[in-house]
Formats: sequence, structure tokens, C-alpha cells
Amino acid sequence: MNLFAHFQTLVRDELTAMAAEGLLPPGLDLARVTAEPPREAAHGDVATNAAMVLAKPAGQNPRALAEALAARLARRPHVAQAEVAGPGFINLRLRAEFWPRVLAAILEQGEAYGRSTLGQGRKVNCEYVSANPTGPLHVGHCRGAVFGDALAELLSVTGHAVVKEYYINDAGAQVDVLARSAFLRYREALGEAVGEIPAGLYPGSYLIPVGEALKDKFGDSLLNRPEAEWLPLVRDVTMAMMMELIRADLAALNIRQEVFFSEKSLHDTGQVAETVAALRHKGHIYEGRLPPPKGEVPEDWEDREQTLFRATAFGDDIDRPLLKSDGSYTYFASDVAYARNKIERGFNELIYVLGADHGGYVKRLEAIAAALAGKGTVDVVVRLCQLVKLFRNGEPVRMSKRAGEFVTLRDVVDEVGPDVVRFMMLFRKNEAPLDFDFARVTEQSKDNPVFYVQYAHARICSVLRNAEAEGAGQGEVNFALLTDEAEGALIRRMALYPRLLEAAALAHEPHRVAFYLHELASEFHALWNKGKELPQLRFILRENGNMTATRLAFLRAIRYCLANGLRILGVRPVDEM
RNA sequence: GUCCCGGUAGCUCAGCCGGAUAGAGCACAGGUUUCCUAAACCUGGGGUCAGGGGUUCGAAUCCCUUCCGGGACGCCA
Repeated sequence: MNLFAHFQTLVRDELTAMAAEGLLPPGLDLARVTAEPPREAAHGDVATNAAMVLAKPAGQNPRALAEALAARLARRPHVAQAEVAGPGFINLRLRAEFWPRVLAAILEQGEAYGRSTLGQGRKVNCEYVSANPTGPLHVGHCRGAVFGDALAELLSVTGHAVVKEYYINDAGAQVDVLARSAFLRYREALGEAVGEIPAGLYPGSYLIPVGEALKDKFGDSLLNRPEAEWLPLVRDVTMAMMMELIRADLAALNIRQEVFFSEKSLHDTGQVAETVAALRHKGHIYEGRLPPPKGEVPEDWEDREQTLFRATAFGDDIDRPLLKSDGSYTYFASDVAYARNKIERGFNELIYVLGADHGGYVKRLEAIAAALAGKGTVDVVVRLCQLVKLFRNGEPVRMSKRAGEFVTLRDVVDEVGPDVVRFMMLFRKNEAPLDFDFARVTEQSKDNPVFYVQYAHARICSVLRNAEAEGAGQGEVNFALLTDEAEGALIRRMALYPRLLEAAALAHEPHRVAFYLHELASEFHALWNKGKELPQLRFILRENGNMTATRLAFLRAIRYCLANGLRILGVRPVDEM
């Protein structure tokens, strides 16, 4: 139940009735009429802008229109009062008996509270991480991984059919380089002193086990064979092991994508060739020349005629090459084939979670989908995640890629745990850069938002445990007993949860859930402390069974909101700390 | 040069599909504990929402423009 959606419908129905009675001109556009929570609690429970939005098209004075509408709304069920305020807002105050219904609904729905059918089963493909399979994930992958995973979950609970996907770039030259690097480790495993890893190969020690595995599998049989023979064998083993490594890294963050899609398979099954042919058939491909790149022109720039996709016809800045000079397909060609594959699998929306350095990809990805499916048929949503800067006690953590000393995703997760990583990565808008301080995020204080939210959940569990231990709360639940301001604030906040999820899903912004939880936790902690000064506000009141039973049920409702929100973010709600 | 992202309190950042007196945390000043976890809470000061123009009943939010910071523009992957 989303009460704001409910009242928006109610307001619109009333306006339609007024039009039917000739009080308003027919055919007014009601799309901009909203029902929202007012920022100030003093302004009531629900506010509508209807009079201000419609005054001009209806040719009426906004105050007069507001008065007329308010009088009608005041007669509707649950509405205690409808008053006109400010420039023409109508503030609705709901009857006291309305709020108990909200709490009852939360308890009834439990883990399902907040779920909606907003997406109407729309098929969404959410692709994230998609790191090159040449080694373990590094810390830079964390944010996109967590963001994509939380976004997928958010869309899922709001009624979308989401597939979480990883694109394996296993077709490029870097895979051969990886295989050569592994071959060196293989020789090493056979007892050869290979010395320093030559520049241009991957030096990481994570390839040592691959060398061992190759030795176990092939013995020394590969040593005297030409590269053309051993390379495919080594490549396949290495690739499989790298993907295992990556899956394990993701699992450490509680991320399990359903589809791992191989770029190589697009070539092997002829889908790249088919896609290019299809585009050519539609007239989106031509032979032509590109202007040299703007800014710094690369030294090896060569002006030549090439096979181009007419991306500019679909909003891109330049047309994109599909074939390299040696006749093989470009990476871009695979991208097109991959998008085509997704579209053929029936997705209505393609989400790409990318690093901020891929900002230049947005237009071409949109162009691809528009060319393949027709403009506006398939939505392309690109979400860019900004960099994460690592700190330790305020000092930046230095990373040297040259020396291979990059911080891995696993390093971070092992040190602070998946819950902390996930929450912190989501406690910021994805486009904004993020500072991550190892010391601060593990601190057990209110300055640490992960702790703060989890503590609220644990505190509730603690009270419920205590109550059970002493057999308190045997009375009757009656939410009308919850009359304190702080209790009211919490109920209102909980009533906002479904609307919050919908707004976050529409905007593709999971961070809103994290901020909501922080606010909810804050209001809970406030109520808790209020009970210190005012003992009648405590949750367990030995002399008042009905009040205790009511407060315990109230706590369970809060706990559902916290736990449901945390679950979307992929953060474990803890029972004690 | 073109494109993308950002610019909100001293610092780090929220701010919904435009809505009423722009919020939170940190820092700073003060206060709260015989009581369910003080691992928390309460009170206070602090703002030219980068500048300018426009649209609107109403702009931090939308449009244009200037400035500042970051990123991207290759047959790489």
C-alpha cells in the first residue's frame, strides 16, 4: 500500500467528478497533480498541488479552486481535515485511526512490505562489473559491483523481472597476453627459473596457481610445442580459473550474477557477423573516412576508408568502426552483437553500470539499441560510478600499478566485511566521488552510518529478546495508544517506505534507500533516548501489558522496514552487536 | 575543440516528478546515564544553493550562458 499513490488517485477522482459536474472545464491534464508528504509535519500528512497546477488551464483563481476541492476532500474517508495553505496547497490531515492501519499492513506484509508492481513485470537486463578476466577484481570494481547488485534488487522488489549479468571480455588480444603470462608460470612450475616477468605480460602472483594447474593437467607436454598449439589450451584453462577467481571475489561481496556472457561466444556462433549483416541490411553501415580524433591526435593515426556504423544518425558524436584494418571485428562490433542478443532475449530495458571513465560510451550504447530495435523501443540506462578514493586514518592509500601493488576487492572485503563495503558504497550518489576510510567505516559509533543503522536493528532485537525472556507484552495490541510525537514521526516515516522505493527505482538510485534507512534509524534512536527521560515511553512497561504488546508490535514493524531496506542493499541486518 | 559528471554550511554530503521557513553528519559550544545497549540522544550558532539571464503562481531543482574542478574523446580492451 502506497498511501500517497492512493491519495493522488483520490484527488484526481475528485477533480474528474468536478469536471463532470461542470465545475471544471473538461479534458484537463491531471498528470502534474501530485499527492506528497509535506516537508513540515505541521502541514499535515498529505499535500496536493492540484489547485496551483490547474488554476491557469481552468481559468480559475487558485485559492477559490483550492477551497472548493478541499471541501470535497474533507468529506472523504480517513480525511480529518483539508485546509488550504500558502499559495494554494491543500493539506490533508488524516484521521487518527488511519495510522494504525499502516502499522497493521506492515506487520501483515512483513518481509514483503514495500514491494510493488510498479515495473509490471518489465524485463530488465542489468549488466555490471564486466571486468576483464585477466586477474582478481580490484577495489575500483567494488562500487559498480555493489551498485549494480543493489539496483537490480531494487528493481526486482518494485515489480521488474531483472536478470543480473556479467559480460566476459574473452575475445580480445589481452586474453592471449594472459595465456602467455600463465605459460611462463607453467614453465616456472616445472622448475624453470623464469626470473622477472617481462614487461607487457601480467606479473601478478595469482597466476602461479594457474601454472601449477597447467602442470598437473599437461605435465611437461606443452613445453616443446609451438605457441599456436599450446596457446588455445592454456587460454581456456587460464580463463576458466580467472572466472572462478572473479566469481569468488563477487561471492565475498554476496554478489551472484545469473548470467556470465562470453564475448567470444558471440564470435564463435556467428552472431557478430549476423549483426553486422543485419545493420547493413537496414542501411546503417557505410564505407567512409573518419575525421582524426579531436584533442591529441595519436601518432599512429591513419586516415583510411573503413566500415562504419552510422551512429550519428542515432545521436552519437561520430560514426563507429566495425572492422579493423586486418579485417577482424572491433570491440564495438561485439558490443552491437551483444546488445542485439539482449534485445532478442526480450529485454525492454538494458542497464549498463560502468566506471566514470566510460562516460563516452553512453551515446554509442543508446545509438546501438536505437538502430537495432527502433528509437524508444528498448530503454538504455547507463549509470556511471565515480572513483573511490581509499584512505586510512585520513591518509590516502597509495597504489602503484607498476609494482602490481593494487588493492584488491578481496583485500577490502577481508578487512572490513561485506556489509560495510556494501553500505558505504551505497551511502553516496553514484555520480559523486566517494572517500572510503578503512578506519572510519569500522568505527563503532554514530559517525559510522553502517554501524548506526545496524545498531538500530540490533537494539530492536535486543528489546524483543528481553521482552520474551520476561514474558512481557501479553496484552492486546492497540496502535491507537501510540500518541507520542516521536512515535508518530516513525509511523509516518514507515508509511513513506513504499513510495521511497518506487521513486528510487524510477530514478535508478539505490542510494536513496541507504539514506532513508539512516533517517529511520535516527528517528528510532531518538525515541529510544526519549524513554530515558520519560519512562512511560519505554517499550517494556511491566505494569501495562496492552501498551507493552502494542510497542513490541510497533518495534516489529520498524524492524521489518529496516531489514527490508537493508536486504535491498545486500547488507545483513544483525540481531546483536 | 566536442561531449559527460560535479560545484549546496568551515569539512563530507542529502535534497524526490519544480512546492511552503534549504537539511543531515563531522567540526565547534553546551547539556542528558540509579532506567530496555550512552556503541545513543537533546540544544545552539553557522548558507549570495559557483556567477548571470530565462521559463513558471512558485527554481537548489528545468532551459541558456560564463567560470571552476574531474573525466572521456584511437582500428586499445
